[in-house]
Amino acid sequence: MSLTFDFVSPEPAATDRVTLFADVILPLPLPKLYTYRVPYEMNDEVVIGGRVIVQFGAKKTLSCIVAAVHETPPAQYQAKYILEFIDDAPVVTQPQLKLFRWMADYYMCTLGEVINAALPSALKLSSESRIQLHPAFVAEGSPYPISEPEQQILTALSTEDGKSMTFTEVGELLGVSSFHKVIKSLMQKDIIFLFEHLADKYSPKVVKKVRLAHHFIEESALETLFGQLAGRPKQLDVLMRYLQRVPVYQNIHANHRGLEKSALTSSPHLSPSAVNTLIKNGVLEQFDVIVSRFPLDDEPEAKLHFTFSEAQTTARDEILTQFSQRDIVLLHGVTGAGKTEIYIELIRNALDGGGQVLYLLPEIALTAQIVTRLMRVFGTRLGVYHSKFSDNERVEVWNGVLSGRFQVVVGVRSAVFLPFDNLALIIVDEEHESSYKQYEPAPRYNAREVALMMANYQGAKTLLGSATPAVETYYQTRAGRWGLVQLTKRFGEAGLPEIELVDTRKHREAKKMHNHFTPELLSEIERKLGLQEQVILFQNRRGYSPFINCLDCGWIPKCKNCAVSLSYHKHSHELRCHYCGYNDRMPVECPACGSRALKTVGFGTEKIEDDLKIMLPAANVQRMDLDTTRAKNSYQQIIADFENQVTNVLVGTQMVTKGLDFANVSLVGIINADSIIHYPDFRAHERAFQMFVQVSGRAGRKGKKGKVIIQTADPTQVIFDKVIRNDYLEFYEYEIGQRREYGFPPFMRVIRLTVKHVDQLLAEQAAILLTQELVERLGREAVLGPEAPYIFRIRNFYLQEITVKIDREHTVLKQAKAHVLAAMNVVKDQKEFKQARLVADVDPM
DNA sequence: AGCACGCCGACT
DNA sequence: GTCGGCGTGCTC
Repeated sequence: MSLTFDFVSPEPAATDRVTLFADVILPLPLPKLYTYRVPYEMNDEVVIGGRVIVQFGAKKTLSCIVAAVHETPPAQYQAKYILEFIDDAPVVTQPQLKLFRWMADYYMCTLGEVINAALPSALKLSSESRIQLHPAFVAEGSPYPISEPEQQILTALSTEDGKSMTFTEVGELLGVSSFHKVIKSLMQKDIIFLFEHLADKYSPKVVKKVRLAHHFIEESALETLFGQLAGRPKQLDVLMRYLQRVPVYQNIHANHRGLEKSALTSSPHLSPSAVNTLIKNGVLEQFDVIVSRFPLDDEPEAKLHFTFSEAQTTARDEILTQFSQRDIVLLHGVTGAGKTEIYIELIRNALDGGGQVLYLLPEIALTAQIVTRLMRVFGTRLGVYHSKFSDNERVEVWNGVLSGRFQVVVGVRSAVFLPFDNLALIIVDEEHESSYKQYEPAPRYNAREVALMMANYQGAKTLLGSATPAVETYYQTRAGRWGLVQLTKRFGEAGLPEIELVDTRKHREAKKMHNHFTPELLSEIERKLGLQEQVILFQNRRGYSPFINCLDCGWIPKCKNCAVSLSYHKHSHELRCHYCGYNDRMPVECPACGSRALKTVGFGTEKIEDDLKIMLPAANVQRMDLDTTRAKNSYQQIIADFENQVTNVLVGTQMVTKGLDFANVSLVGIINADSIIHYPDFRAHERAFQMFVQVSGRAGRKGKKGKVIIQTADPTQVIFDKVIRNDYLEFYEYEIGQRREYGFPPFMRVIRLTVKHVDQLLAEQAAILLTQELVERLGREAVLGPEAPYIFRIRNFYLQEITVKIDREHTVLKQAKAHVLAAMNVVKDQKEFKQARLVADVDPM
C-alpha cells in the first residue's frame, strides 16, 4: 500500500503548539499499547475511541483504536506518526473502553484480544480489506452528491459485475495516501460495502416466489380459470393449495407477497412440473425476493396483545419493586411460565424512561419466533445481533446502536460488546447457560458476568432469568445481595410433567431391552403416537456409535491427532473425530487383521433414530444435532416440521433441551441419564440437574400433562429425587453444601490453566514447573494438579491441566492473578519450554 | 498475530 | 557451494 506519509514540514511556531501522542490498541494479542505521534495539523482530529491507521512493523498498516491521548513523548524510542484518521466520532465509546479494560484484566488476556473479539471485522481495516459496489446501488438514482475521487472509485468498480478492489488498489488508483475518508463516505451513502475476505463477498439471499397473475384475482376470472383447468387435476391441485395458503380474497396484499415456490414444488402431494406449467401459461407468475438472512415472518400482526396471568403481573410488579432497592434481580421461573412477556413489559418500561436495553439469549434460543415477536412490539427500534449474521449486518447493528437508531438489541453472547452508553436494563435469559462462556479463543469471557459489570458501570439494572439458576447466581440471592422473584405457575395451568425412572440394568439382565429402549419407554412412545401426540428423545451424544471394534483382533480406530476413538457416522459412512474434525471412510474390513466383523459399540443420536425407524416404521422420526443442523436453515426447517407435526418424534442432543416450546409434545424420553451425571467435573451435578429439568420442561403444554421417562442404570442416585419433584431448592441446598465443603464456586474462584505441547514429556515438565511456581506464590492448598485431562491430546497437542482456587475477595483475586501471570511467565521464559502454550481460563465452565 | 533475521539439510 | 526449513524475537 502506498501509505508513505508525506508529512508537511511544520509551520513556524506561531503559538506554543502542543505535540500530541496517542496510545492505540492494536487488534493483536500484544500485552501493551503502542504510542504514535499525532501530526500537528491533526491535533483537532484525534478522537478517543476513533480508528486511526498506523504503520506497525516494517510492512503492516493497520487500523486501531485510540485509547488515550497525551503529551508525554515516549522516552525509549521515536514514535511514528499516525498515518490517517478514519473517524471523526468514536466507534468505541468511553464506557466500552472501560469495560474492555476490565475484561482484559479479569480474564487475563490482552486488550487487543478483546478489541479483536468485539469489533465486527468490517470495522477492522487493513490493506487487504476490499470494497465492492453495493448490489442495491443504481448510478442514476443516488440522492447524494458524488465527489471527484468517489466517482473515480465508482467507475473502477463498475467495469464488471461484482468487481472488488483492495485498499491498496484504491490507494494506487487515487494516487494519495488518505483515501479512507473517501471509502467511509461511499459506505455511508450505501454505494459500496466493505469486506475482509473474498468469501465474504456480498451475495444476497434470493428466494423464488410465485403469485397468482393479477388478472385472475377477480373472482369471476378465477371461476373461468377453474373451468379451463377442469381436465388438469395436477394443476388444479397446485392452484387449490396456493389459494389455501394465500388468502387472496381476505387480503389483497397477500397475493402480492405471494408464496415461496418451494412450498408448492417440494410438497409430496403436488407435482413440480404442474407448478412450472402454470407459470409458463401465465396463471402464476414467478418472482425473486431478496430476503434477510434471518427468516422473518412476513405477515405483520396488526396488534400485539397478551393477557398477563395474575402470577405474571405479580412477578413484574415484584421485579420493579426489587429494582428500586437492588441492581440485580433473578427471575426464577419454571419453563412455560411466560417469562418473555414479562421481559417485554420491562423493556418497554425502560425504553419509556429513555434508556437503552440489551436482551441476551443463548444462541440456540435466539430464534425467528422470538425476534418476530419482539419486532412486533418494538419495530425498527430493535436491533438483532446474531452469530449467523454477515459482517455487514453486524456493522449495521453496531452503527445503529451508536447513532441511537436501535434502542433495544436482542443478541447472543457477543452482543455485550456493542457500543451502548446509556443502558437502563440488561436481561440475561437462561442465565445458567454455558454458551454464555467463550472457550476459544481469548477473551474467555462469560457474557453474563460482562453484562453485570457493564450494567454496574452504566447504572443499569440487570434481570437474570432461568428455570434452573446457576448455583453461583442463586447463592447471591440467598446472601441478600441480589433480588429474587419466583414465578412458579405454568401459564395456562398445565401441570408439571410426571417423571418416571426406568432401570435399564434390570431390563438388560432380564434381556428385555429393545436396543437401547426399555419396554416402558417404547410402549409409551407407541401410545403417544397413537394419540397423535409428539415425542422428544434426548441423547447427549451425536453420531451412530462412539467407536467401532473388530471382533477378531480388538482393533479400535483412533484419531491421529487426538487421544480419542473415532465416532462412527452411519449416514455419511464415516469415522469422525469430534474434537478436531478428522474424518475417514468407514473401513469394510479391519485394517489390522482383515476381518469383516466390525461391530459398533455404544450409541448416539443417529443410532437411536435408526433403531426407532426400524421398530416403529409408521413413525416419522427426525434427528436434530450438530450434524443435521450444520446447513444454514436446516435448524429452522427441522423445528418447523416438528411444529407442524410433519414429524412425530424428534431425537436430538442438547439442542432439543432448550429454546422452543411445542404445544403437542406429551412425552420426553432421556435415553441414557448416566452419561450426563458421571462427568469428572465439579459442575457435573448442576449440569445434569439443569439438563433434566430443562428437557422435562419440553413435555406437556397447553393444559396437557406431560410425561418424562428417564432411563438409568441406577435409579437410586440422589439427583433423580430432586428432578422428579422439580425441587430446585433442595437441589441447591445439597449442591451448595458440596461446593462449600470442597471449596468451589461460589465460595472460591477457579482459574484453570492448561499447558499444551506437541511433546508429551515437555508438556508434563512444563506443567510441573508451572505448578511449583504457583505453589510458591499461592500456597499448596490453592493449587490442584497438574493432571492430564481425560482427553489428554487434542489436535496433536498434549494437555496438562492445573486448577487454581482463589478467595473471592476482589483485592486478593487481583493479586492472585498477578501471581498466576508471574508463574506463567517464568515457564514461558524457560527456553526448553518455548514451544509450550499456556492458557488461563478464569471461571471455567 | 505476522514477519524478518538467523543457523543447519538436500539440491543445481 | 546455495535454497530454504522453521525457531526466536520484535513491532511504538
